[in-house]
Amino acid sequence: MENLDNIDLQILKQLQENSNINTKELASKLFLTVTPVYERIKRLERDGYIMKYVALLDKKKLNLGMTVFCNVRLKEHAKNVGSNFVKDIVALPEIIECYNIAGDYDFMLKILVEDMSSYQDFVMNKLSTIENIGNTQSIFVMGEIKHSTALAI
Amino acid sequence: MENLDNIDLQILKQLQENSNINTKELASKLFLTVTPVYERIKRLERDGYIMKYVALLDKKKLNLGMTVFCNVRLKEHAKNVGSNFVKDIVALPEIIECYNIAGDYDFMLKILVEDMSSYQDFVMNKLSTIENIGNTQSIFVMGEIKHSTALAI
DNA sequence: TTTGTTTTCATATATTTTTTGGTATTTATT
DNA sequence: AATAAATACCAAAAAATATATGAAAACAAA
Repeated sequence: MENLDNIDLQILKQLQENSNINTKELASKLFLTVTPVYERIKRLERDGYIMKYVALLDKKKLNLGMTVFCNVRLKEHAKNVGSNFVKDIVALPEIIECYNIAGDYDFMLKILVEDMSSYQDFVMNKLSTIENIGNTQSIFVMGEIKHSTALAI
Repeated sequence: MENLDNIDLQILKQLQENSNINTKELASKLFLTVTPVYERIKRLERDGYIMKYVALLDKKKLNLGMTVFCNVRLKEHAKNVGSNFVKDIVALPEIIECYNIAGDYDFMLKILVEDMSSYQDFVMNKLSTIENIGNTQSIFVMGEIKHSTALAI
C-alpha cells in the first residue's frame, strides 16, 4: 500500500469500475502515454493488488433472483474439531459467500437461488445434509440497496 | 434465460471466472471460431446478461482487511416514511453492500474498514449521524471461507 | 556535479478486436 | 416438398489495442 502512488490508486479505481477500458483511454485520463500505464497495470497484477478480472452477470436474468443470508451454528461437539464443514460449503454452488463470524452463530452464508421453493430444496436436501450443522437461521433479502465490488481506495 | 443456449452459458461461465480471456482462446475451448464467440459476447452484453467487467482487488493489501456486517433497525416513525436513509447509505464508501432484509432488523450492511478503530470511527462519526437509524448490531467477520462473484449457472 | 535508478515517451511489432462477405443450417411459409 | 427468411457459422481483411524496445527526462544518492 505504501508502495502505491496516486497514479496507481487511480488506475485501480478505474479498473474496479470498468476493467475493459483500454490502456490508451486510461492513459489519457491520467495525462500519460500508454507505456507507463501498461507497465503499472502489469506491476499491480504481479504484486497481487489486482487479483482477477471478472464479468458481473445479472442475477435476475439468470433466474437467481432470490438472495438469502443463512446463519449457521455448528453442533457443540464440532466446534473444536477441524471438521470438513468448510469443504462441504465450498462445494455447494448456491453458496456464493461464507464467513466465519463472531456472535450468536458460527458462520454466515450468502445464498443465491431462483425462488422460495428452490431455497427450501437447498436447505432440506443440501445444507441440512452437511455434518456438524446444528441449527440455522434464514434472513431473506427483500431488496438490494447497494452492491459494489469496488473497494473505497 | 430461455434465450440462452449451452454455448452462451459456457461463455458466461468463463467470463465470470476470467474476463480477460481473449476471444481466440475462448473460441478454441468451445470448438468454434472467433466470430460467433465475439458476436455472442456482444449480444450477451447488449441484452444485459453481462452487466459490467471489473477488476477484483486484494482487500488486505489495500488496508481494508476488516469486514463487518452491521444490522440496522430504523426508528419506528421512519418505517413508512420514504426516508433518505438510502441516499445516505449509498454515499458512504465503506458500505460496500446494503440489503433490505426481513426479520429483526430492517437493513444489513456489509462494511469494509482497515481495523477496529476505523470501524469505531465509522460507526460513531458516520453511521450514527444518519437520520432515522434506531439501533444497530455489529457482526464481525473472523474469516472468509468463500467469496465468489460467479453465479451458479 | 556525477552516477545510477526510475519513470516516461515515441515508435515499432505482435496480437487481438472488430468488420465484412460468403456459406451452411435451421426455421418458417407457401 | 419447395421456397424464402432468418440464424449461426467460417475465413479473411481491416482497425484497434497490447506488448516490446530503445532513448530521453526526472529523480535520488553519492
